[in-house]
Amino acid sequence: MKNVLSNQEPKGTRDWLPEEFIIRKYIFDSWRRVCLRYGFEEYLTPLVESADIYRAKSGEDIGGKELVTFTDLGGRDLSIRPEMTPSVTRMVTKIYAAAPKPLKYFSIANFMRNEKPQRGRNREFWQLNCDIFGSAALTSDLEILQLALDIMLEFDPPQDSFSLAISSRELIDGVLELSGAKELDQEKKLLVVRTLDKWQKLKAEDIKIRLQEAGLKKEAMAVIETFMKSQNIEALALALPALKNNQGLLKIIKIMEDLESLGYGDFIEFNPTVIRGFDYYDGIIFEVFDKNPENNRAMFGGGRYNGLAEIFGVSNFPAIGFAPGDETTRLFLESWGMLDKIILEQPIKYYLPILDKNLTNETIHLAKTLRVRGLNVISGLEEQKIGKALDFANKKKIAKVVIYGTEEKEKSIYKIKDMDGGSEEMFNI
RNA sequence: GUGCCCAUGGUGUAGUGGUAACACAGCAGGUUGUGGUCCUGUUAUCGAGAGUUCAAUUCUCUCUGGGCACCCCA
Repeated sequence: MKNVLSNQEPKGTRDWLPEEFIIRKYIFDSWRRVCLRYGFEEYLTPLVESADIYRAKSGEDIGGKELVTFTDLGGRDLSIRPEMTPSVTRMVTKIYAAAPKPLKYFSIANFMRNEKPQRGRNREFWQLNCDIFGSAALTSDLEILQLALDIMLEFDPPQDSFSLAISSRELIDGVLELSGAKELDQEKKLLVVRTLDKWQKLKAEDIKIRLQEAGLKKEAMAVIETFMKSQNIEALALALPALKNNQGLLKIIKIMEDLESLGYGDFIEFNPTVIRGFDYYDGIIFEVFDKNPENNRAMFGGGRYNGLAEIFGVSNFPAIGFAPGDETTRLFLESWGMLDKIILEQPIKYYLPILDKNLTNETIHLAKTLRVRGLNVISGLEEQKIGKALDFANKKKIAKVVIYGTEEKEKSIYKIKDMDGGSEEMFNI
């Protein structure tokens, strides 16, 4: 035994054995059901794209060292997609001009990022991507938020298990302007935003130091602090009256009112600490949080990004979307004990063993007959004593066993045994 | 890129400076047509390499692999 190959999956990827696949399918099916209910249309793009479309705007890491790239036969740099947004934007630019607006699109696809795997994060992962293109109206922001909420509610989660936190880049820009950060160069401004992003993780002292390093003056920091500490949108409007006509602020107020009137009031909150790393967001931004102490984390987020299409040389168009991942969703379901019911939702299966070698042919034909009637029939492949057959069905959690042996053949019948109750029914062949 | 933890049959674990125990799963049988219980048998060069030692699975080092946190991302 030399040079044996490893049977382990490549780092950061995973096999999907049937048991795990059931969970994944349940998540995907739920996602798809809700999207279709909203009239979103499903699409898919290639697994690989020109590496440049990620290098352009996906950020230093995702578009850089985390990119999985190779060279094709023509010497072109290709990458396995690390996210969907550039791909779907590329696709939409081809049809945008002539397409009836708005476009409501979704996809469920896999991605790769060359990261260090850890809890809730793999190198290969799957995401649902939902986007609306071609409408800058606030109703599209509302619909996207509503869709995100309904996707969570489709899993029938317990009370108070998650929340959707809303903020706005327009509002944050207003705050930065108030604090004089607008005049900072791009790099310094980014540093300010990054610092805000860490608001809850860093100590107050460190935050002050960082903001100072970015070039903010003392009185400016007071504005930022007031903003970051505001408990709700009304309090913010009172504390910083200069913002009262800020478009971001007004939009958040309107959207939250609308969501409340639609019955989502319990799940939503204004949260100034929601920033999100991407530069291309320029309107509403939001994050969905798992509130379980065991798994207290941002599950996914999204927002409005109206400025991405220009990398393909066309004029920009309005866009807003979000993307939940398979692993974060699974952790959410797991943390609230919601995985058990998935097993129960499986369709009924029948096991049809070959009880006598001489009946092999007849058994195969019986399986065909039952399948034609729409039953899910698992065929035995080798002669099996009845005891073994029942044992097998037990261990595989197969609900029904079809019994067809010499006795049954003589009477031209077969029996279906229910493995839970043990009851048997007879049927004529 | 930084830090911490871990590595024993298929899986989950125990254990010891003198080559390993238990549970579960698998297969075969006890049981030539009615299961989930029970019983028996069977399944490991203790991640790799080097060092210390009469002797290393056990101690030390290196490597490899895995996990977690940070960074980043969501």
